[in-house]
Amino acid sequence: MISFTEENYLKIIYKLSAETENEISTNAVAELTQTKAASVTDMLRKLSEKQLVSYQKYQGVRLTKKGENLALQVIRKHRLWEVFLVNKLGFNWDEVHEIAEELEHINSDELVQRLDEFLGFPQCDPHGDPIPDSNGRMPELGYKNLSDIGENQTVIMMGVSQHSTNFLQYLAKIGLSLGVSINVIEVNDFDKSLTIKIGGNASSFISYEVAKSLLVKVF
Amino acid sequence: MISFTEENYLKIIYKLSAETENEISTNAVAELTQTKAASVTDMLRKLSEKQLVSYQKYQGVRLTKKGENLALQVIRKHRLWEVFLVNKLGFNWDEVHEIAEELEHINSDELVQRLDEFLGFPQCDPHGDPIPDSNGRMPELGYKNLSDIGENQTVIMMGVSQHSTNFLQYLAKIGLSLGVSINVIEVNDFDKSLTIKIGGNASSFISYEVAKSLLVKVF
DNA sequence: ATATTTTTTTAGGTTAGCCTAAAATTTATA
DNA sequence: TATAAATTTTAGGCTAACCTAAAAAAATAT
Repeated sequence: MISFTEENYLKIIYKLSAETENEISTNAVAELTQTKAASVTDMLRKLSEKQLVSYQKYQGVRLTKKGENLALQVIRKHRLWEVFLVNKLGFNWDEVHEIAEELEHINSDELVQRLDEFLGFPQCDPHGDPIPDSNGRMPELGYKNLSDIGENQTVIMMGVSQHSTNFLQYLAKIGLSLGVSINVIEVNDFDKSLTIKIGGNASSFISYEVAKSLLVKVF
Repeated sequence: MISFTEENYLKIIYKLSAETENEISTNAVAELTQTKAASVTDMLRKLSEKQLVSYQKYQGVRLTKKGENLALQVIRKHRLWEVFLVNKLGFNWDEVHEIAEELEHINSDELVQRLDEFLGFPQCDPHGDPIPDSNGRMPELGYKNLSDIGENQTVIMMGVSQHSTNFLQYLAKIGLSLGVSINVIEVNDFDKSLTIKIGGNASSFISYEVAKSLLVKVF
C-alpha cells in the first residue's frame, strides 16, 4: 500500500523529472514538498526500498517505471477532478488546484474510470495540461510555448505551464484565457519580451517569463 | 484544525448517540473505529481537550454542540457524495459507502456548497438517509420502520437503516428497492415477522430484523 | 591542490495514532 | 455485600513523517 505522503513525493519527483534529464536533487524535492532535506532523505530511502525510485545516496533520485506509473495515475486523478470542478461545478480555473490536491488521493479505480466517462474522456485539464490515460500514456497535444513563436504568427491559447493563483489572475487581467487568439507582433531582441495582440484588441506587452508559461496551438 | 481520524471518531460517536440517550461507552466506539479500547481512551481525552466531546473517565462520552456540528458536516459530505456517485456516475447503492468514506474528508466549504447545488439540493442519500443542511439541520422526512406498520397497510419503500453490502444484496434478491410499494399482508404474532407483497407481485416473507431496517413512507 | 561553501546524510528527538499488558474502576452475580 | 467478571484507563512501546544539529561528501573557489 502506498500512502498519501508517498504519492505526493512521487508526483513531485515526476514533475521535476519533466524539466531535466538528470537525477533530481534532495533539495529540489524538499522545496516542493515543503519539508527539510533530512526528511526527504528518509523518504527517498523508503521509496527506494519499495522500488518506486532508484536512489544512491548523494547521487540524487529518479523514478522507476513502477514509480512513474503511480505518479501518472495521481496526475490523472488530479487533472480529471480539476475538469470536474470547472466544467461541472462551475469553479474558476484558478480556484481548483488546492481541492484537486486532496481529491487526487481518493483510491478507487472504478471511480476514476466512471469520472473519466462522466466528463466525456477529456484530453486535457482546465489549464491545458494533458490527462494521462489509465495506462499512463499522455495524449500528444502538440502545444508550443508562446516564447517559441516567431513574429507575425497567430496562435490559439490552449494552456499554461504554471498554476499559481497570482499568475492566473494576471492573465485574466490582461485578457488572456483559454481559446483566445494571440497575434505575435514583435519579438524584442535582447530580452525576448513580446508585443502581442489578444483576440484582435489593442496590443499588449508581455515578458519572456510569461511567454514561456503559455501553451499555444499553431495552425 | 481537525484531522481525518478525529472526524471519524466524531461521526461514529454521533451515530451511536442516535441510538440512545445515554453516554456512549469506550468499547462501543472501539468496535466501530476498529481500534482497541485503549486507543479510544487516548482519543477521547484529546477530543475532550478540544471541547468536541464531554468526557469524564469511566463515565462514557457524548458530543458537545461543537462536536455535533462537525459530525453533521462530515455526514452531510458523505451523503452528498453518495448521491453524486449514484446519480451522476451510475454506481449501485451498495457500492458507494467505501468511496464516500474517503470523499467525506475533503475540506472545502465552497466545494460542498457547489456539489449540493449541482445535485439539485437533495433531501436524502441513495439509502434514504436525510442529508443535513449547511447548518446541520436534518430534513424531517417522516419515514417509519416497516416493522411499525400494521396489517393491510400499503407503504412505499424510501430507505434502509443498515448499509452492509450483504443486506443490500439480499434486498435486491427479493425485489426490494427504493420506490417500490409494500403491502403488509400479515404480521406474525410471536416473532413479528411479516408476510408482504412487493409491487403487486407474489407475496414474500421477511423477518422482524429485516423489517426494522426498512424505511417506508405511509400515506 | 587545498580550502571554503553548499548539499546531503546521519543521529537523535517529536507528535499522532495505534498497540499490548497490567492496574483501576464499575457492574454483575452469588 | 463480597467477590467475580467486565470495562476502562494507565504505562510503556511502536511506526510514519516530520524536525534540528552535527557530520560527511560533493561542488566551488582560491
